[in-house]
Amino acid sequence: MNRVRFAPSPTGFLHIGGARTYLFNWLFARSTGGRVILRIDDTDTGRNTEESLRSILDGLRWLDLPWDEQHFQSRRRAAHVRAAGALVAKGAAYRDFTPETESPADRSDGEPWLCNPGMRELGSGESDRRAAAGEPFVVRFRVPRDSPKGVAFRDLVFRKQFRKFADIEDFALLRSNGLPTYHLASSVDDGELGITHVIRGQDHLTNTFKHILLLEALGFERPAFGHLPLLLGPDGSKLSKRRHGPLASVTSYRDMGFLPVGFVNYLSLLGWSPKDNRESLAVSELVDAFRLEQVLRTNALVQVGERPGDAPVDPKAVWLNGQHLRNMPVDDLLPFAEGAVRDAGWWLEEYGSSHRAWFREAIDALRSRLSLLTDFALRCRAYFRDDFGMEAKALGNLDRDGVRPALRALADRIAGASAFSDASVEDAVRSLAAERGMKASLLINGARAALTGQSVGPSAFRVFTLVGKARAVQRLRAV
RNA sequence: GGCGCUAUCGUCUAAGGGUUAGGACAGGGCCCUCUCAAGGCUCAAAUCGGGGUUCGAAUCCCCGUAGCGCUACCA
Repeated sequence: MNRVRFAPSPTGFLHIGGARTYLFNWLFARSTGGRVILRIDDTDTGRNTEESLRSILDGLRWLDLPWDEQHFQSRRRAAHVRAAGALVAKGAAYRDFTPETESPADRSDGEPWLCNPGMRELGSGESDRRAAAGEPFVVRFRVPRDSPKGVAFRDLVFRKQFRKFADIEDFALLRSNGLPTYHLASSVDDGELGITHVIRGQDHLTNTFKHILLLEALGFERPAFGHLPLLLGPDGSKLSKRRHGPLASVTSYRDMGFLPVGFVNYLSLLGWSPKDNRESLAVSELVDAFRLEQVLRTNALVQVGERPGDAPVDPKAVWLNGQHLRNMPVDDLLPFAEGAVRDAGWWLEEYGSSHRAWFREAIDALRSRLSLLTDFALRCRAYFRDDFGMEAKALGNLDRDGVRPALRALADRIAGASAFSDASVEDAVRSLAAERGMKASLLINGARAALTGQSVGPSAFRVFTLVGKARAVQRLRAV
């Protein structure tokens, strides 16, 4: 069975590039019947924070793509140190006593740094003696650089890869403080956790040669590797919080009102496509269509809407979210809509009980012109509250000749009628308009303005029944 | 500097030897219509440059150029 892992380090918030890596791992696992392992790579004790761990977990949970196992790398430290010791014992790694201050290899000109002179060749006797004497050292992997050969592998995305041993430096396994480096910890864990497919960002493509060397020296079977193209900001530089702010953070998409499925759909289309022109896809459709081999090799730019009033994100992401918001089964949307209405402070307990049918109907009617969950709070106040303002354009509709008196007359008719439905309201409005020699649209738009304070919204007749008879009559009389 | 990866409309992408180079977002226009959306139709918009190979190249090869990655006792 395939086993994939997502291995974030808790040194910052969950990045959308990380979220996409997680998504592609998840899709690969789900489409091949594999398991998803979440491994928190917290070996850099100096930079780890509790807050960023929480942010990563929050973000991942929000995506609603559950993982099957969870591990903390820091708790596996003993295994990492043991592995380094074993490599030293068999000569595959060696101690490097070069002081840290002398290490910065000057690479700005001339030859690339490969190893510190003399340290590879230190006899084990001298090495053991200096270590026993307490001299600090780092453990490095001994790359077989005397061989003219190299490491080759077939990347699932980037195809054939090859690197000469002579171009791989003797990378560190253990730091002088005794803690494992990323390369060591990650490879030991990938091996011991039985990871079969390592799917990660392209920034690790050249690290893979080191990992293969390590994995094989450790006696593990080599997993398959697949590297994903990177996500770049609108300016073409690697997406980062510093440069791109909320655009790069998963939780800001959540806070902006994205549905998990809308956001996931957007991410899925960055560097991959189903090849059949479909864009709006449910998670199950993504699982069916996903093929790791058809992931692109080109980096993708994440756009930002530039027009004033736009959400500060890729307009396509907003559009895609709107597709899901409008087209998903209403009942699936309801929990999210409830959240949005609660956030706006308009939630009443009866929406969950006696008025549940009404709530469902209102959300269904309202959602067709919304794109983000936060649009409920922005544009639907009059459906939930009586204290709404009157927009200028709506006021203009009320101020047209004869509209206010006609609306007050309409209030009486509706109050006096026994029927109250979209159709009966439409009859009342149209016949009143005809009697008064007015264009029906004048009355219709006036009624919408009176009932909602807005010039835009659902069909005016629908608005009546959503607002309810008593409130509708009251709002019409108040004009 | 060294090693490597990549290159189609503004953006996300389809087409891996033969297509009027397709779709989507964003932009323009039209239709629908009680408004705004949605939806439908439509316009504008691309194969980085130069050499090859071939009857034929966006597609294969080479050279440039550009972008990105790696080159840490960070992950």
